[in-house]
This record gives sequence, C-alpha cells and structure tokens, in this order.
Amino acid sequence: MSDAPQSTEAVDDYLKAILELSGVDEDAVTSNALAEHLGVRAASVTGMLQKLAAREPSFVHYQKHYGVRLSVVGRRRALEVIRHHRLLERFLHDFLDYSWDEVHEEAERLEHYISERLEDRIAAKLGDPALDPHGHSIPEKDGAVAERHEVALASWPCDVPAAISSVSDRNPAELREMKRLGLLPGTVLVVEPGTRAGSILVRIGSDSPTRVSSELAAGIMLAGGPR
Amino acid sequence: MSDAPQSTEAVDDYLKAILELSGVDEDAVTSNALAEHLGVRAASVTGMLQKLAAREPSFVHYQKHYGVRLSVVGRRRALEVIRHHRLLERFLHDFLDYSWDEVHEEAERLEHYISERLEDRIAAKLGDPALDPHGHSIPEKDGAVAERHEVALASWPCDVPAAISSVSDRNPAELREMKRLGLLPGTVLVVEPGTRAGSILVRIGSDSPTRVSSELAAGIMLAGGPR
DNA sequence: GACATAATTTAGCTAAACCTAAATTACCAC
DNA sequence: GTGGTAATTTAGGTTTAGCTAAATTATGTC
Repeated sequence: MSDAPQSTEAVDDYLKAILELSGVDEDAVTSNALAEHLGVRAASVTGMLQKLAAREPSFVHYQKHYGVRLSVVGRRRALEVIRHHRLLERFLHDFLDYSWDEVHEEAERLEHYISERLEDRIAAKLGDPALDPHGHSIPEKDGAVAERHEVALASWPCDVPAAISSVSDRNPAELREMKRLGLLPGTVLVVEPGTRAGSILVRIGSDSPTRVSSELAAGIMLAGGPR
Repeated sequence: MSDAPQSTEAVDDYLKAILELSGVDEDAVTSNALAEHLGVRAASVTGMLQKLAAREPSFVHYQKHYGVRLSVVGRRRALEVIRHHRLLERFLHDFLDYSWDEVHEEAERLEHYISERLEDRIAAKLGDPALDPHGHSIPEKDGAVAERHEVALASWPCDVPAAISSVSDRNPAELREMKRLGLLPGTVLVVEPGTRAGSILVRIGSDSPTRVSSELAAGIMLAGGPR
C-alpha cells in the first residue's frame, strides 16, 4: 500500500548496470566492468556489492574476486526501474513533445522516483506500449520481458535485408544523426559490400547507399530471424 | 544550459518550509517551528541552517537564537520548487486521472527532480495555469506570485457570503471529506451563527446548513475583498 | 534581580555512497 | 612453479543529513 523506498537511486543504478552487463546469458559481472559502466571507482563498487549482498532480502549473489549475479529480488527491482525508464521515455515523447534524443536524460532521473500509481497511470494513458521510442521493449508489470533476437549491425551479413529493431539511447548527438540518416526502429536496410575501416555502407530502400560510422553502427541492433 | 543540481531534496524542503512559515509579512522563522514542520529534531535544523547560511551564494540570513529569513536566492529557489509542485499537481489531476487527494504526495517527491525543460512542457501542455487543484496560485517562471487576500474560514464573519479560494492539500482524508461536502475552491458559502465548540455551521447555496469540524475548517481559506 | 522553564545550539555519533592509496589475489607466460 | 601485471579488495577519509544528550541562551515570573 505504501511506497516506502525499497532502494536508493545508487542501488537502482547498480542493479540496472548488472542486468545490462550480464546480458541474455546472465553471466557474472566483474567489479571493473561495473565501475566503468557506472563511472565510479572499482573500490566503490566492491563496497556497494558487499552491501547489496548483505541486505535482507539480498539483491545479488556476490563472490569476491569472481563477480556478481542478480538475485531474483534484485532482477525484479532492476526490471521495474527499466520499466519506469522506458514508459517515461514513451510518455515524454508522445505527450510532452520531447524529441527522441531528449527523453533519456529526463527518464534516467525520474525512473527512481515515480510511484506505482504513476507508473500505472502512464502505462494506461499510453495503452500499455510494448516499446520505448528507441525500440527497446518495456518489461511488463509482473517482470516478464518479451524475448527478442537482435544482432548488431556490424555483424550482419551483406546483401541480406533486415529491419532495425532498436538503437542505443545513450548519446543524444548520435540519435540526432541517426534520425537525419533515416536510421529508425522499423527501417529496413541492406548492408552493402563496401565496408572500409571505421564505417559500414548501408542502403535504405531504393536510395543511394549511406556510409555509417562504426560508432553510430555500434548503437544499432537488427531484428534477427527466429533463433 | 545544464541541469546541475543546485540544491538537494533536503535543502529544497527547508527553503519551502521557511517560505511557508514566514508568511506574507516574511517574519524570521524559528528553529523549533521548522523542526515541527519538517518532522526533524531542532538540533538537525540548527545544523542545516548553518550550512544554508554558509553556502555561496547564501540561501538564508541566519542569526543564532533569533531565526532565519530567506535570501533573494533562497526565496527564488523555494518559489521554483513550489511552482514545480503545483504544476505537477495540476498535471497529474488533469491528464493522469489523479484525484485531488492523491496529487500532493506524488508531487512532493517529483518536484525536486523535474528539469526546467519538463517544467516548461508541462506548463505549456496545461496552458500556463494560474492555480493548482486546491486553489493555490502557481508562481510564475520568473518568481512572480499573484497577490491574493485570503482569510481563514474560522475568522470570517457570520452572514457574509464568501468564496473558497483555496484548501490545504496536506491531508488526503480531509480532502475527500471536503469534496463530499462540496467545499471546493470557488464554492460560495455563508457562515451561520450556530457556531459551537469545535465546529462551524456553514450554508452552501440554498441547501440546509452543514456542520464543519474546526480541523476541516482550519484548512479552508476564503477570498477576502480587495485590501 | 534571581530562578525556573523553554528554546536553541554544541558535541559527538550513524549511515550512505563516494574517494585515494595501499594491500592482496588471480591469471598468464615461461 | 615463479614472476609480473592486472583486477580486486581493504583501510581510512569525506560529505550530507539525520540522531541523542548535554550545554547554553533567552524569557517570564515573583
């Protein structure tokens, strides 16, 4: 009934980072990788992991000198925060005239502070959307996540058409550039065999091919066929 | 350009409290009054006031054993946070189906975390409203506040009609009760001469009079004539 | 003017979440 | 299996914002 804060902003950020870095296969994540991702020192990570593991209920399974995995409870909280983030992005974009390069920063702050009630009202207002503006799927309220097979643009074969399924939301400048080039979720493209160091040649529809820098390409994921 | 946090949540809360407690005449506020209002110990207040005064630029003028007043900078920040709060209340109420007893709690948390951009978009979406759902006026972006003359229901004379200008948003149960009784901002009422200990008799329109407990009445402000 | 009571401040402590610098442990090559 | 480097943890320190208990200052009464 109450919205007692079960976790702090810092804790939420660690849980999200562990989920993101552990990937689909849910590998153990190293302190160093977390430190890098979160922009803090490795020593701070160790301290926090010890606290997360010591909590009752525990958010992570932690073995020193090896790495961390999320516990069931930790994974659940991470998915809740990600749901908040993506619903907020969709809402800011669709209802408050945010462009797709502006939504991430605002959502990143607010995701920690919205109540369950607000989460529900936003979801209802949006008609329970499945995707955020960058094509990432929004976890359901019960923690279920839609299974999707994605492949990085850089490792897609030439001459095989594919649709963009999602793009990284981290860098506003890159997002503006993608939009300018027409690289949006849903866009169908073909990789041309003109790959040079540092860039990939792609064709969209019947236009002439576009050169996409590796940096930009790194943020682009394609829908991989079933399995 | 950036949204560097110029103040923390706790600091914001102190500034708002000082503004509210100092009233229209901007009296100095005592540590005890602040402690009571904020739900912390007086010793904690002293510590915080010392920090607020030591800041550069300073948020308050503080004299020990006497009290605090807001500095220009402190007043400005307090009004900005109050603007956030009231815009959020209006937005949650008008766009996200919040009832008027639900908006305060959510706005109280979010007011500290919305960016200037979001403040502006919400204001635009609402058409720059002047009042929140409880009738409190929303400070303008430049810090201007509409002058209003309000008088507590308890000190209004009998048989003189008056309109409710605002009601306290602090207590959800009281707000539900006010709504049930039709005591809303804009409602015109007359105080009847049947005042007993602990309650006030009021008539709304041509209905039969209603007995309003002093507690409820304490949250009701009437529009006082010009002066 | 002395004294009791109330208001306020000081002193010293705690918990988060970060930091730096100094150990320690793991891993890989030879 | 010994060494060197990289990864990780420990130890000790900082800031923010709260706490309790003890000291101090202010206020009001006789």
